[in-house]
Amino acid sequence: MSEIPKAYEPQAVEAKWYQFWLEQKCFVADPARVNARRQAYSIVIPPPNITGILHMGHVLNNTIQDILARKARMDGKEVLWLPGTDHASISTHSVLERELRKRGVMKHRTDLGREKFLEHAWAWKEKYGGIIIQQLKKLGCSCDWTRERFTMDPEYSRSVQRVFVALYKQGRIYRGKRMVNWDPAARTALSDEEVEMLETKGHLWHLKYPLLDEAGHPVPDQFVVVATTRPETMLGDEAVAVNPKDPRYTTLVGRKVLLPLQNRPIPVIADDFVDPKFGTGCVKVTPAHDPNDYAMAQRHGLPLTVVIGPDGAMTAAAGKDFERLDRMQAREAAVEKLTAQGLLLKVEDYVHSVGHSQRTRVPIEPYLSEQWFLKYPAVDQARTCVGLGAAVDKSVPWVHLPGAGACGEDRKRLRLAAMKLARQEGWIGKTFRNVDTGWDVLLRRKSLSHAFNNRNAIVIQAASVLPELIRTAVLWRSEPHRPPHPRFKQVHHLLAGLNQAGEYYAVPIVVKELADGTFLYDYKAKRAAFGGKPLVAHLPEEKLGSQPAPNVASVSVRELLASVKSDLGGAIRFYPDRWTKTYAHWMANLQDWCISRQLWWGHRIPVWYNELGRRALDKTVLVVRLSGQELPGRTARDLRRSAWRLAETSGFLRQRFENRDTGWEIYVNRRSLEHAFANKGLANIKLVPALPQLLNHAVHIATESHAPPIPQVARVHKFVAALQLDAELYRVKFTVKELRDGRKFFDHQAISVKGKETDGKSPGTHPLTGKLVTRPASASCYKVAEIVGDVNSDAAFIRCQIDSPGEGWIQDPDVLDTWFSSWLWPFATMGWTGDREQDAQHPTLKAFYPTTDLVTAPEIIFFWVARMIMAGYEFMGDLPFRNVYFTGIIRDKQGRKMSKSLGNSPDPLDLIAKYGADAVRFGTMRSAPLGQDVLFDEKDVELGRNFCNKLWNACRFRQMQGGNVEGEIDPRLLSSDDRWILLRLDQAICEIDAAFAEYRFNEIAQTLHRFFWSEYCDWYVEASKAILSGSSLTLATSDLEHRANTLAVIDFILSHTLRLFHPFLPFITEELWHGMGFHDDLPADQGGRTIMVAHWPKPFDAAFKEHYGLDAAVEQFVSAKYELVGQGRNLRREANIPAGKKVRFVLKPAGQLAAHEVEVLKLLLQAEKLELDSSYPPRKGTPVVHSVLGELYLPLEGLADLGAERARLTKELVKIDGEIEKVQAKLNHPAFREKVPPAVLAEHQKRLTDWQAKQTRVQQALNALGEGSG
RNA sequence: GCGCGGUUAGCUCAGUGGUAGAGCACUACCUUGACACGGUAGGGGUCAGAGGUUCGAACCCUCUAUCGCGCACCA
Repeated sequence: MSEIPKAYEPQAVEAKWYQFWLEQKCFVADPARVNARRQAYSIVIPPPNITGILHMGHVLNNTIQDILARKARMDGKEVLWLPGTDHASISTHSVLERELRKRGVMKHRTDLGREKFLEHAWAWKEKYGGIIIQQLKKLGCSCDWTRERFTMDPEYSRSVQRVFVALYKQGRIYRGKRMVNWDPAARTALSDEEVEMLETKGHLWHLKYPLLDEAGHPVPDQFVVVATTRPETMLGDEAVAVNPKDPRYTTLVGRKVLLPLQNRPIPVIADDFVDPKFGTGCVKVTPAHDPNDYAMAQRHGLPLTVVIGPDGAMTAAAGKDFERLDRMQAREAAVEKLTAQGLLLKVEDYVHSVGHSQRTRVPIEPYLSEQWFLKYPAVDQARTCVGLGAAVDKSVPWVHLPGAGACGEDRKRLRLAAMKLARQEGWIGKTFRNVDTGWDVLLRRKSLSHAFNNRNAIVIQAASVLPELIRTAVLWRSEPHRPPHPRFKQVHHLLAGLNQAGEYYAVPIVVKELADGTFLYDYKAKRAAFGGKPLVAHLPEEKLGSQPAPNVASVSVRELLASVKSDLGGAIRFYPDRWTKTYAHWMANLQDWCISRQLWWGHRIPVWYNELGRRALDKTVLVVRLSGQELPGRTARDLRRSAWRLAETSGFLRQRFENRDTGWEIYVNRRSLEHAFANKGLANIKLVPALPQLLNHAVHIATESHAPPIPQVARVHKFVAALQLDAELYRVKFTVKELRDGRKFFDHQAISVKGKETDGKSPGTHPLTGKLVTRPASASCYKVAEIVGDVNSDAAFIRCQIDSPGEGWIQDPDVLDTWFSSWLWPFATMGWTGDREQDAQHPTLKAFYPTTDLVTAPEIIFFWVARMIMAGYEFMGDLPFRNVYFTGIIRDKQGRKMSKSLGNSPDPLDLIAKYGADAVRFGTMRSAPLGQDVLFDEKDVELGRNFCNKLWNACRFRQMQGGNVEGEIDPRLLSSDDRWILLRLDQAICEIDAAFAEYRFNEIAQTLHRFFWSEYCDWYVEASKAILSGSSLTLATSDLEHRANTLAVIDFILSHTLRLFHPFLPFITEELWHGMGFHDDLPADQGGRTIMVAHWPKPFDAAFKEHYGLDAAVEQFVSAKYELVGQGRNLRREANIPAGKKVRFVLKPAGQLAAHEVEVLKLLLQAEKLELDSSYPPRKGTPVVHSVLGELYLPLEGLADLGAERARLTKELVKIDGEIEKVQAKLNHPAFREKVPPAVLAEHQKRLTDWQAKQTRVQQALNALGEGSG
């Protein structure tokens, strides 16, 4: 098969196999194939932006995902790797708007209007949005492309909106006027997470504000000096603040200063916020343009003057001189004018952090605007499910255990003794309240006996302090309990510390929460130690004392956990786990999430406003005053009856009243009255006398189409009126039902009026008392807006629902933060409907949710990971993934972040074209250790290419040998080299499995590299040439048998190697798998069709090793052989023998040596001849090396160079002496022999003997050379 | 200010108590029938510094230096 090219050419191979995999539907996940024996494995791609193109970060991230997915398939799992893209509101806006401006289509998006703009956006998305997906295919990603999703797919969008509506209904979403982070370039609000603080060199301007006297005239030469970094904001100043405790300024408080440029008097106020030590201790207060100033303004009732508009330009309020200036120009202008007026005291250089928009890079403007906010759901679950939870910073007291001795070694007897103790003390069946959680934890016989099944006598000793342990244990994690124990709702992990005579134990207590609310416990004690050493060594003296006092010492949970962490994993684990801290920190300091963006591309907020209602808000309603007339009756029923009577006698019933606002005639009938009175609130009854008037004066605020099931009703109209009873003001809401015949019946409800939300946080209850006079004139009027109060709660004006409520309703113009769609990614991509029962039956969700792994960057722990966890718990009732792997950041050789602007990011597609996808994958993975940033170097890819080439040629070599493919291996014919390489393979498989379990991909890559290159190619293949093509090869049957057997071993190794390599190098392994014919005899679904689903190699079991004679002796022998070869080659080099020259070696063997071994040695030594001679008399000065297998001489022709040989031996001797000295020093240490583990001691002794033997031999050789120069 | 990570060969980095490692680069030799995208041999390290724990420390603890990252504050 010599047609195989000499070097691997990836391009054609990659295209061919990717096409093949797609055609054969190898990436398609089928939930129907998932069952008890075939587990599901799932992973959702972190959806790349549609604006993005593939960069090295994607390569790293997606290669890892592909490796995980391919490995899982080979493990026999049903794999779903779900791909897709993210619509990326702000990015898309910025890219698209730039392009449209460049093309001259528009100046600002408002020129186009929303609809036109979105047309452009969709067109752009269709054209460019799929680029990155195509690029991932080039990388070999095995995503199920049939399930590709986009966050703005109709189905996905509906999920986003469904979630919004659900959270809105829970009261978690609210609208509020707040100081938000405003991006003046994109003209939108941003969440706190999207703001990047950048150190900025600026100035601190000290401004002089003239002090005014009582009459409002400036006092000559008296100023208040304030310092600011943003002089342009002074135009919106409303006060100067000082600290109330600052003695310098107490006399100033309450006086006024003149705001320069605006020539407006503003007050001096006192507020604790002011730090007297900073600057002059006086602060200018700009309520509309600084979050802290805004808070102060709220406290002091200051007005808000907006001087900077949403586009970053000054408003009219800034004054004629500044209006329309950009904020930076305004700064210069203000400074200039102040300087001219002599009001600028000084300017200092000042370095401070300024918030910048992550997307547009412009400085953030604090801006007062109305936005939507979300109070995060499922926070508690999200907080406790990851890693160690928040409890790690707590401390637990040491519970002191008196030296209650163990009752012998027998575990059963110990258990009985402990049970007896527990019974005697009356603990069994008793509950103990945990101080940390307040729970009552129940002590049961069964849990006690379970605990004692664990090894460790301390558990039994701890029985005597059980109640205390349970009481003082700290909760550090809760996780949902899974089947098969449906009785258990939740599992909690608690941790306590135990001290017995200076020994410290961590006691993890597992508490199971039952559905009925009881808590049962189980526990196990483990010696608390660090790095194998007792904790006692690490605790400060005062915590211990020689006889520790009970319960005084305490230790942090973190310290205790260090010793038990490995036992107890969180429901979600982070790799590397240090990110759990970052996560916990953020979860502990959650701020409500600003989810609205003033953009068009994205999910429009599913909130509808009633246009008529909004217009009606500006109308005024007459307050109808109700005399204090009481209706007779005490119970609601009595009252209702008398109300009807009154209505009847007053002639209201069946009467029509003309409404002044609409001109309609509204009927009062008995029925509607009855319904109204069924509402709680005496006001309903009391207002009956005022009813005609209310109906006349009510203002129409909303019309909506009526939904079935009352076919006679065509529409529903909402009216509002105001009613005053004594000093209480009521809002009266009328629902007017318009029948199809045109008649209108009413229904009504009165609610006492509360104020609007004022503090921006919780809608408070602020009765409008100030506005009501004690005896108001009956003609007093209020704006509808005022009496309607909190709009959020009033369904008359605002609706939260996915589809339009009907004509007259207009949708909120804002879109949602892109992350508000991304946080649903793990389930919204799988067909989520929001209906629990339906979702539970959905095949995809059922089989693949929760997902197994998530691979992402640590920068988006807050943006994405944490939010996905909360959404998962909230909407699926379960976590979204079990493991999160955080990649490092890819940097360039200089350590700089790769970025477009620096131009230091190589285009991965160029690399793939140049080196092949496998090379890019392997090179990247080899240089990307867990949790560290990656300094990318093209050399890494070159290494990958070289490696592929090596693999290619090794297989090529095998093919050139011919023979049967994958013949039977006969253990009787195995050479020592065969056995050795099988052992090395086993070792490699074990190492790789262990590394996979910990997501240490660079270690896997290194192991693969070492095994294949350094062990298989460098040693085994070379050695096997003795049989395959050695000079002694004859056509004798035995030789041919050996040859076939060697080929069988090679095939065995290669077929395993290809499978081990497949997740990293999918293309070349598939090509070789077929090229070598390894697929031939396999069933289609086990590697017959594709290596993708070939079985993942397993470590050899004992029977296999015994059958093939794989033991430590072989390993030692072959190691010694190769060491001898190394030494022999070194002799050649020292003697300056050219590499290509064949020489004669003589071996004085130490024992029996098979002819085959001699042949191998000869080959590896590049020897013309290797003579075996046990009585070889070397000429004086003949270079020699000594090994376990014997002495190897390199007889030289002509005069031996005695000096060179002496120098060589002396050098070796020095090295040996050094080693001996080191080992001996250790062994001579008196404590060493006593304390060291026996295995280590033996190992050291052997090392010493070996070196000493070597020393003797080298010394002898040196002596044989004689003294002096020769 | 708080927290996290790093400091190991010329470069990039592995290594988590028991003989200091890899790749690249370097030096010398070798185009040998798998592979020059290769082979063989070699040089090169007080594991940032100091102290401590230990029989034993690159590894655990404390401190220092230094670089990087994140959070908070910033008038």
